[in-house]
Amino acid sequence: MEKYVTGKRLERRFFDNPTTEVAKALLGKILVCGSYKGYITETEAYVGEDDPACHAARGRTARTEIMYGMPGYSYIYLIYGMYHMLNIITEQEGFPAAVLIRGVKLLQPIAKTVDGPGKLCRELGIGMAHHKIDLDASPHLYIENSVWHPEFQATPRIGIKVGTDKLWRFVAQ
DNA sequence: ACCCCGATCGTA
DNA sequence: ACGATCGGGGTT
Repeated sequence: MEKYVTGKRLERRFFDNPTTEVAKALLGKILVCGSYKGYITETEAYVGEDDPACHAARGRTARTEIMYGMPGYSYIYLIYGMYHMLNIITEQEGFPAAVLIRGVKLLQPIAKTVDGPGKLCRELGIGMAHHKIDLDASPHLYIENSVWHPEFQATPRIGIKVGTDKLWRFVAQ
């Protein structure tokens, strides 16, 4: 992947890459949401219609349409009736894929570790109002580059019943 | 209009 | 290990 200037917003081209590569590259980058800032420490990749765990595994529907759209957009959905999940669309338009942000090391406004995609959204106040936001343009929600390139380990994805053979969860060490 | 289940979390 | 919890996606 290309080199990017530290502290600068990651542009659309960053997300227009193979999803597992984007998921790995997002580790150590800074998630900015309003006044909240934190290093991304855990991600998962959901890759195309052939990935049984991907929401697009059963093709285009009203819900999955966003996954077929332009990379760099947020994809928020509600799960278990109470938790929101923050995803970022990846790869070229027409190919449904996204990265789930599962953990951050919060820097502002307070320093604390936030593990778990549901807790992350709760902590940062992320809800459906944050759905379909262009991270390449929004002043409220975007990713910033950083100099931290953490080592990471790859594991199966959490909380799914299919596609557990893929090591598509990435955790910064 | 209805049914079913989930990319979780907290407690045990 | 397991139950809470419930909105909404997918189908009828």
